[in-house]
Amino acid sequence: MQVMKIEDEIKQPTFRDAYQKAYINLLYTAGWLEQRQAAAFKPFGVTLPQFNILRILRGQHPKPATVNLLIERMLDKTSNASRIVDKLESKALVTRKVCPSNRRAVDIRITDAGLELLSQMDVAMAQNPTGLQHLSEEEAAQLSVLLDKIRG
Amino acid sequence: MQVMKIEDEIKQPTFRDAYQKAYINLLYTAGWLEQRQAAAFKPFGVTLPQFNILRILRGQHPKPATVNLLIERMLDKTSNASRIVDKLESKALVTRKVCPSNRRAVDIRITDAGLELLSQMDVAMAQNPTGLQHLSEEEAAQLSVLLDKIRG
DNA sequence: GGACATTAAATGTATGTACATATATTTGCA
DNA sequence: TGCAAATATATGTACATACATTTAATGTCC
Repeated sequence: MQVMKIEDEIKQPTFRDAYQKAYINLLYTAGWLEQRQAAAFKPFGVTLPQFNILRILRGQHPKPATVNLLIERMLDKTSNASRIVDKLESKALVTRKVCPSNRRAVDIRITDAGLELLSQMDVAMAQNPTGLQHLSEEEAAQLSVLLDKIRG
Repeated sequence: MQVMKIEDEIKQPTFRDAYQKAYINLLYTAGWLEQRQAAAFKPFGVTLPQFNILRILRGQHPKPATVNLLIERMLDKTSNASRIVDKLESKALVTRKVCPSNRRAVDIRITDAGLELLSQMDVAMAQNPTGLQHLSEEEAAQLSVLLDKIRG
């Protein structure tokens, strides 16, 4: 399907100003990207947040991670890492064990099955462009600068 | 709180390339903006999707809207307009009535209470900048161009 | 040592998203 | 007419977010 301009996507013919247009465009485009990524993940039976946690765990491997560490590294700090780990544990992609040195904490580790799944997903994702490839390297860098400014 | 660069926000010191950095930055910034907006809405007892639907209904007022029309104009097409309207109805911000000319459809209208709430929120939002004001008008326009390219 | 705060994680509840399915109404066509 | 397809909305289920509360373990300070 041909991608449409933002005006057409949400049937809003005009915007108040360039700021409003950029704002709506930003939220819309982020949702568009997330939806595409979720679709790419679906055959593998994991959701985007689950995938993100698996990647953090692979980064730590073979060291364990705690829930706290997961939250620190997640894009969305307020999401519920505990329950996402629940789902991964029920699929045997991670293990959960009380940390011996601090029994309040929980050592979470990615399993061999989890590592295997991630490596399959790496291949699939390399073949499934994000949309960013439509930008030049300079444009991508420029985009990051603008985004940093928004939050700054 | 001082806003951090994306590298610090998610404790990832380096990115593979400008594309990966822009991608993560885009998703992160959109979440950041949504969270701020949700926080601004909280005192008014409505969520962001509820607010968006109220605004569409105000745009139609005094004509009714159907669920279909709401979905057409929403940023997120796959969200469940029916249930969001449920919540608004239970707060007496909208009314729902079977459409006389097509009894499959439902006429949804914003109530006086809904209009009043929106006008209060307009004032609050005017005082609560989105973050986009950190950009110049040219930068905002440039951002839209880059975002359109991503989806194109 | 013991009361109290702090920390780490889990749980509860309301809301929303994503997607499949169900229900009711209308349309179209043999 | 009558029956299948299309349309409009609602409902069911799994998952996630947002935020408050709970539970358990550890620190701290007197």
